[in-house]
Amino acid sequence: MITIRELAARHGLTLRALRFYEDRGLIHPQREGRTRLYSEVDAARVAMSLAAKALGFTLFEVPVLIRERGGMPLLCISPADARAQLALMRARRSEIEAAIGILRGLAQETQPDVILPADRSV
Amino acid sequence: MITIRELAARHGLTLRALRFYEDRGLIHPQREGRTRLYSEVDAARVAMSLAAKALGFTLFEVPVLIRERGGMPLLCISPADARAQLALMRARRSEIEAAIGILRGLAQETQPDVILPADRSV
DNA sequence: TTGCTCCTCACGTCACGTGAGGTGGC
DNA sequence: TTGCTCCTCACGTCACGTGAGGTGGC
Repeated sequence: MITIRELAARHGLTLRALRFYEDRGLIHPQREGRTRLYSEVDAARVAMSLAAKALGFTLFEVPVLIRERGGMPLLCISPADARAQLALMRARRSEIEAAIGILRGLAQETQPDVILPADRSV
Repeated sequence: MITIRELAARHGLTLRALRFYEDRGLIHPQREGRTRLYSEVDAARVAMSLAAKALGFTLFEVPVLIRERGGMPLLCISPADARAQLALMRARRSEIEAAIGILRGLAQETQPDVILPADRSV
């Protein structure tokens, strides 16, 4: 059993973030009085949640992706889910790449101010 | 002068979005009674806002980027601003590319469920 | 009167940040 | 008593979505 501060430090999170994950139903720490105590199962669920978040899933989607096997939580993503998520992330990437292309041009301008009128709008 | 519905349709926005932009101080439509009426200057400011948004700027940042020249609003981005924004967008892109790399692997798996344990976590 | 468009609150979403004010144990 | 850590509200952020209920002119 570890404290909220230890678990937060382990993942580079704030205490507020861990309490928010609890509100979301991602973790269910024990209580000693009012103080939260986290098990290694809780810690693993946090790790799974952050892994899913890094793949672009919302915290709302995380609970259905986490399954218990042998008492420990595991992140289960079907190939179909992966493909759907991949399409979403590729769409986001292409938006960002369009922006990067324009910004690269603007960054190379020599004028102090670069003007982007309506007919050159994105 | 055009109505809120016409301006929204022109940019593929909702009425709510245009009212929100007004709250943000991006546009200042005239009123005919309570009904909003938008000038071409308002329309251009909306276009500039959307262009800045597409470059990854927040709506909060937009007002300082818009300047009036000859009565018409123009988006002014200095090379220094462009470089700073470029760094931000490249950072976002690399996060997304890491996710895409992992998702591509998961999408190719043949098992029904792919398990991502803690030691392989992102 | 019905139907349409416009309006103003005002709460909900997402993932937390940020005080405000209180509690327990050293 | 001071100082620390933990706690529970509860409002703020960002860019709107989404009703709820009211208004004006055909």
